[in-house]
Amino acid sequence: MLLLENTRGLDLSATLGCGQTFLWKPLEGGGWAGVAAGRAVTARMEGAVLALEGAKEADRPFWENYFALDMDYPALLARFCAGSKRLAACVEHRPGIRVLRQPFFETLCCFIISQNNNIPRIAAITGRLCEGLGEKLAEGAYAFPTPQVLAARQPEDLAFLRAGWRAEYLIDAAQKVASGQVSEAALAGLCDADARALLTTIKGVGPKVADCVLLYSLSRWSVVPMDVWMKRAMARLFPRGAPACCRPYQGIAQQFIFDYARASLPRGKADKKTAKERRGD
DNA sequence: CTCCAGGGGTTCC
DNA sequence: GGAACCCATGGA
Repeated sequence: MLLLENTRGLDLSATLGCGQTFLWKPLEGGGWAGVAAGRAVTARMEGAVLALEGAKEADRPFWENYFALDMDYPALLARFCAGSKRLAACVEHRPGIRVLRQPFFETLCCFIISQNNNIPRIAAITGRLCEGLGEKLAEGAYAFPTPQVLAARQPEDLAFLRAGWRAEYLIDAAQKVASGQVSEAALAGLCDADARALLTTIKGVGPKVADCVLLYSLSRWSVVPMDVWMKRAMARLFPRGAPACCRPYQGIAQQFIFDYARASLPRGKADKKTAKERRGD
């Protein structure tokens, strides 16, 4: 049992259930079972402490990074709120949502699978992917397959996924990652536009999937319009419609992102797309 | 039976 | 460049 105490207001269920990850399952009686980078754990909050059952002490830095516990979210959210009263109401409603730092390849594949798809089926497909090609970690717990394993498959080998046309996209992603053509390290050294361009060389990765990977894996806040994650997070948390205080998110998000991008990129001019999206749509 | 769900590729103009 | 259409699944 690994105890992470400095959680800074983390809302575990909102964070794991908002749709930024598809590799955690809620357990009856509370808690979540999940896998990341070959580590299978059960997570639950014990008061303000994040308890990870099955995690090794040596993996403390890994999980602290995964849950972004080093981020000063209260300060970040305060900055969000300073930009908009309406946004502040939304942040107040779910202040504990955190953007995870998920392993790169897993995140890439999950969001390829997510295209034109719905969350329950995304989770079902990723579950079959892990169980079918991933290393068995414990009873009922399987690691995400490695790029090498996935890269060696043919589309027809992945029929068991029932992922449709996405199977060939997964293989292309695996091959490009396995060959080093696309890597987290390379992305980290690129500006937002170039990182997007590199990711979209993968078949089945367009601007949306690329943005999701850059945010949910690499925590590249600057590259993603806020609504990409918050709008969906809200939709996930409130399937029948967000409370009134949350609705402005959809309208204000783009404005906010533009402001945030400008504030957080001193030398950098928010890119054209962000500005354009803010105006249009 | 039809619609569509957290896109993107291809093929037109 | 943008619009139309296709892609496989499975749930509503």
